[in-house]
Formats: sequence, C-alpha cells, structure tokens
Amino acid sequence: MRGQDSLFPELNTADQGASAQAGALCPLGGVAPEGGGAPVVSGPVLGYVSVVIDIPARALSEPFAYGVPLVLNEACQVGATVLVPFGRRVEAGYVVARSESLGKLPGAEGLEPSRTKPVREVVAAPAFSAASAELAFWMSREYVAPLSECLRLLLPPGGAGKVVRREDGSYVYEPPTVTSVTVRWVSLTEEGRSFEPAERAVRQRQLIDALSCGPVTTRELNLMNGDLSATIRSLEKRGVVTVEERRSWRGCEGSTTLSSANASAPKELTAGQQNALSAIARATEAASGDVVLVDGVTGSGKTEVYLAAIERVLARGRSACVLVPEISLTAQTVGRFRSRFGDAVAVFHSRLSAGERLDQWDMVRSGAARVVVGARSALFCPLADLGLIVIDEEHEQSYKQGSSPRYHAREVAAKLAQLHGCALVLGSATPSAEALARCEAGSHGGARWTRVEMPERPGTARLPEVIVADLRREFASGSRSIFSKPLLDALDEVVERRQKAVLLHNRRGFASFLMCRECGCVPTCKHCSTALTYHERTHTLECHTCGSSYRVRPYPEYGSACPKCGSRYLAKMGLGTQQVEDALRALLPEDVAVIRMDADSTRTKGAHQKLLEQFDAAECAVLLGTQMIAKGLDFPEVTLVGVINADYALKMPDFRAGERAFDLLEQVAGRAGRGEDPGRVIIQTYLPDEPVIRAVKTHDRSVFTEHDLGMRREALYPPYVRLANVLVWGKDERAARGLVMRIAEELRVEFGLDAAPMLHPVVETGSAGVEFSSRELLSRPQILGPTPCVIERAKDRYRFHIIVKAPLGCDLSGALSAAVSRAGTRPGVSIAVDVDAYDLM
DNA sequence: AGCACGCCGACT
DNA sequence: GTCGGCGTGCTC
Repeated sequence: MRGQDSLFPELNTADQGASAQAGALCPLGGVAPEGGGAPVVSGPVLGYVSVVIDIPARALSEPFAYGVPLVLNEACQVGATVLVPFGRRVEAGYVVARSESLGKLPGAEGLEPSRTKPVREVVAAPAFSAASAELAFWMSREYVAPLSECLRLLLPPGGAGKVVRREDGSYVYEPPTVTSVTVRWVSLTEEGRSFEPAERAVRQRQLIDALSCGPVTTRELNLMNGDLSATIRSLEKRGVVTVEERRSWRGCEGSTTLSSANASAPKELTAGQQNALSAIARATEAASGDVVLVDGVTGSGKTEVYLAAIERVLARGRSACVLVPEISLTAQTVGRFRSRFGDAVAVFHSRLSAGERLDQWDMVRSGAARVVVGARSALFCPLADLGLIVIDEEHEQSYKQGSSPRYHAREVAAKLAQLHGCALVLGSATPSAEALARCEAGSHGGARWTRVEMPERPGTARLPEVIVADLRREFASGSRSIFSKPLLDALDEVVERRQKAVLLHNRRGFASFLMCRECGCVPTCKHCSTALTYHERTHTLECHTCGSSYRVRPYPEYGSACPKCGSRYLAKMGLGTQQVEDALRALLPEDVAVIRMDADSTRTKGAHQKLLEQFDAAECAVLLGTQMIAKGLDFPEVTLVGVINADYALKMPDFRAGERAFDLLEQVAGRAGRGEDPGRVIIQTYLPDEPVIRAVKTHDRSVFTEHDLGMRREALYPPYVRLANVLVWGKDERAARGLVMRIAEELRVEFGLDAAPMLHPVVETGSAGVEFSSRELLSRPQILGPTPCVIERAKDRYRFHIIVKAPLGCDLSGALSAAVSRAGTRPGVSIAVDVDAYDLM
C-alpha cells in the first residue's frame, strides 16, 4: 500500500474498482451499448473535468471532457489520476481542470453533453495543483511535447501506474509498486522516567538507558543491544515505554565529516552579498516572476546569498526550491542546506532509490519540507506557496533535459516564477550568453532581468594567479612529459610546503581509442557510426551510443588486429586519468596521497564522498580527476590547481564549446586559494592565444564574452536567434528520409519560405560598439537541412535532422508543432523536436 | 496508443 | 466472390 492511502483511504485497489463498476450498473441505468466489456453509465453528473489521457502520443496531446458522477464528486479534483472510458477501452488519465459546465472547460466549449462519458474511478489522490497543470500546458506547447509526458513530471516518484485488461474484459489499475515504510519507535512514558528496574533485570536497564536521550527505533535498539523485543514488550505492558509506529522518511540520513558542509551564518556579509540580497528582495516584492542574476566570481559566497534569501522567504511562511547541477549535488552541498534549515530540507537527485525519492516527495507534499534541493526535476515537486526559486550554476548544460519533454530548467523556472509571483535567482561565475543578453535587455518574457555582481571573495581570500604553460614551447624544448616545467615546479613546492593540489584531466570527447597504424582506420560500431572507445581493463572496444562491446587488444599484445586490414599495429590514442595517476605516483614522494576521481573510481555508492573525505583528511595530497572535481569543492588548503590539457575542452565542434571551456577553467581555477594561503593555477595548452585562455589568465571575462558573442552574432546562434533541432530516425532509411523531407517542406510552408534561406544585412547605426560594421541579423526563419546527423546511424536506426534558426520573437514552437503534425507519421519512424536545443548532433 | 473503417490485391 | 494488407481518422 502506498503512503498516500492514509490521505485517500476510500480509493484504490483492484477489488474496489471492480465493486464500483458493479455498483454503478444497477441504480443509475442508461447502460451504454459497449465499451471494451466495461459498461458505461450515464447518470446525474456534478460538473465536468478535463482529463489528459496517459498515452504519450502527439495525437492525444489535448484533454478530453468527462462527467463527474455523484459518488466521485469529492475525489475528482484537479491533479487526481482517474480511469476513464476511452473509445472501447479504459485508460488512465489526469484531471487538469474542473467546472460545473462544459462551456467553461477550456477546449470543450462546443461539445454536446450527451457525447460525454462519466469518469469511472479515481485511483490516486491529487498529485499536482491547477498552477502546476498550467505549467505542464505551457511546457507541452513550448517544447512540442505530449501533454501526458509533461504531466508525468508532476506525479509522485514511482511513476504513473498502469491499466491492465483482464481476461474477462474488465480493467484494473495497477498502482506503482514503490511503497512507504514504517518504523517502530520506542520511547519512555512519563511514568517510565521514574521506573527503576529490578537489580537483576539487566536487559531492562539497557533499554531504559538507551531511551534516556529520547525515542529510538526498535531496529536500532536490537542492533546495538541484541534482541530486545521481549523486554520492550514487557515494559510496554507495564506502561514504562510506548511503541509507536511512524512513517520512515528515507533519504534524510547521510552525514559528512567535511568541514565545509557546515553553514552557520557568517557574522557579516560582503557588500556584494548585501547588494545581491536587496536585489532579490526587490524582485520578491514585485511578485511578478522577476529574475536576478547573481554574477559572482568563484568563492564569492553565492551559496550564502541563497541561504539568506531562503531564510527570509521561510520567515514569511513560503517555501523555496533550489536547483543544483547533478554533479555538484553532493553531501557537501546538501550538508550546507541541512545544517541551516534542518529537517525542512528535502533532496532530489538521481542517486536516490525509488523509496527514498517517494519519501522525500511526500515530505514536500505534506508540508514538512519547505526547502527542496535537487536536480532539474525538483522544479516539479509539490511545494505549496512557492516563494523563491534558485538555480545555481545557471549556465550548466545539465539543466537542459535530453529526452522528451526536452525542457530547459531555466526557462521552466522563469515560467514557474511568473505563475507563482515569486523571484527567480540565477547564480553563476560564468553566466550563459542567454542570461547575460536578457539582463542587458533588462527584461524578457514580461519579467525584469537584473544582474548583480559579486566581484570579491569574503575575508582574506584572493583570486589565484593564473599561469599559462605553452605546451608547444615545452615540446620544442624536447620535453615529452605529461607535466610542463612550471607545473612540475609548482607540484614540488606543494609537496615541500605540505599543502594540497587539484589536477584536472578533462578528456571528454577524447577518450582512448584505437587506431590502425597501417590503414589509419579507427574501429567503428557495427550498429552505429561512432568511433569505439578503448577500455583498458577489459581489453574491449565499446560503443558509447548503443553499448556494444568488442574484444580487441592493442599492439604489442598477442592477438591485436585491425578489423579492416588485419594489421597487428593497433595503436592506443589518447591519455586516460589512470595513466596520469601512474605518472603522478612515480613523480611524487610516497607520503603524498594521490586520489583519483573519475567515472570509474566513483561508480559505487558513496565512493565520491569517501574520496573527498580522504582528500580532506590527508596532510598533503593531490586530487586528480575529470570535470567532476571542477565544481563546488571547497578546501582552503588547496594552493595549486593544474589543468593537464585545456585543449580538449576548447576544440569541441559546438558553438557553446567556448562557453563550456571557459566555465570549466574558471571553475577549476576557483578551487585554488580559498583559504589564507594564496592560490596558483597552471593551465597547460597548445593554444595560449585563445580568448578563453586569455580571459581566464587575466580574470577578465569580457575578453572571452566579446569574442564569443561576436562569433555567435555573425554565425547566427543564440542568444541572437532561437534554435531548434528536429530529429527523425528509423530502421528503414528511405522512410526516415521521406518523413524528414516532408517535415522540412511543411516548415517552409509554415514560415512562408520558398527555397533558399533569407538573410538581411542590417547596418548598425549610432551604437557604441562599432565592431561589426554590417551585422547580419536574421529577419526570417532559416531552415538548415534536412541532412543526415553527424552520427548517421545509431542502434541500427538511420538518423536525419533539420536545424531551424528563428528570430527571437518568432513562435518557433507553434510552427514546429504544426509542421510536424501535418507531415504525419510513418510506421517505424520516430520524431523528436528539440526546442532551444543544446545538442545539435 | 489502439482500434475501426475503408479501399485495393491474391486466395479458397 | 471473400480474406486481408495497412493508410486515415477518431477517441470526450
């Protein structure tokens, strides 16, 4: 049974469903002719509801109207899950609106009441509010996604449950299997406090002692003292203790020894922090979804600003939602919120089990938790009276969902803030071009966007010195080492002074792969057109697209052979973290701890935290890792940060690569010099003249942003245009190609384009920035493609896409939706529409 | 999604 | 003549 049953006792279960059906048959009469063996009753009706059928199909993305039978009057509320007759079947659906008359239900205005069928059964209590339903409608339209998919985001974790048809033609609803759990708590009664056990009653003594500081669970008692259940029972009978069954709230435990997880309020805020707080206060006053971008250098105390702002919101009896990128959602981050707000904090992240998630969600719904800290999906949990939304590291890619509904948390949060009339706070040391452009403009989508700067670190901490190590010069001088001279010297110094260092080895997009030295081929997957990555431990080539695995060995191992020409000379390319680790161990004295943090070493639960605690506890240590170490770590003893090779991040084929590289370098640089001792950053690169590198070196973001924005303006990329990606894939190449052509054609019709894209040269007049004398600005939408995707084939499906660029004010979603629905469907061919796409491959 | 309706080819 | 292919349209 679900935990929510206590809230909704009259509902649910297969038996009740069947009896409700049988009961409904007799008194009301008017049995409909058929309906999947499920007689439909038309009887007195207490108004109508809009129901979204829980089938994620484009064709079903509009709600259907149903009557509310007398018996379901109370239960049939917005947010409830219901079973409804649908065609000759019965389906689950979600109530999104209710009204006394059909005319007042949106979308059902002209509907004949007699064509309406009654709701059959209510199977789950309301999970979302009318305001949340409105958000789902907006998302469905904005992201061209089925409404049911958007509504599912709002359901309690554990999912939607499903409708099963029985042999006899009847239907039953099977609720999700995640259940709540209760724990038995033992406590001393008032009389029990003065109870003195007999001298020889050792067990009773133990029990009383264990309970002296407050209630303890039976599980814990038995664990610490051996089986005490008999003792508990006898003392309960004598009125000394009571046993109480209480709901267990999983996902709340988990402490950390990390000192930085403690977040007692500082005595004094910096000028920047106070400034930010008053901007947030103004946005809150305005109550119209205003946005404040807190643009603060790493270590400037953004988290303290969030905490203080949340404190104010809680004091007014409202709640707050904090989004944090998945990778930095660690014990450290959560600890800071818990140490400030205690049990009022609920947490959502992907590492929680289904049960933990359900309990955290119920804590929010019950009102016990009024602060939520989580990944992007935390936006959809049922916080009542939302007073503030915070998005930390606003520029992070992970805020864009990669599967339908492909929403961006920043945009959804902005909409949510408007719906609730609360403020949205975006925090970043390296804000996205989108956020900066909106603040520059002053408003967006009817809300004010304000940027506040926090250029100073609190206390004595200073921004670290950044040294760029030119690898070309290192190479020219004959060095073949992973570490340049400046980095070697700096490492020596750290060891000598018994301090700590962080080394970033970001090899994303450049994992090891094999290459044949005779024919130059790089082995690719049979089912996909991607290069296979080489895994050292298992001697396998693995496809990261479909997961296929091929046994192979690189030269000089016996049995190595090129799959194409059979040559034995398969060379390993690329440098793994493990190799860097080996080199470090060889280099450093034995008493220096080398801790490696990457996807491999953090696979098991809690490994991430354990490694960080090791680093924290060590006297002198080097932490080596992939980008997961770049964010959020706060260790004052770190005085050196090294980047093994910055170029991997710089040279990705993506218009946001620069932004991401800048963020990564700026973030990892921010790990240095957070304490008393000054920090130093050494960046190794073959491209020292890149604006990204120059900007990090000089601590002057404008060096990068001016270059980046100029590039985006010229090449027509966001924030100057809106971008969408339409993906079409299928096993049958011709069918997929045919459909993508059809969609492109319909898009041209929609935008009134003939063939070639239209560009309008705009001459800049009277503005200060005369950098671009003649700017090419988009005046009409542009359609690029259709073309085969960069990954032409994945999991045996042929993939095509269309990229659409549209002027900022254009109704891109509407056009895409219309074009896709007119183009229709083909069997075995799938379509994904990605509005404001991040991944253009 | 799933199911009916509907309009053309090859089978008892 | 009927059985059956899957294209099109509808489900409150």
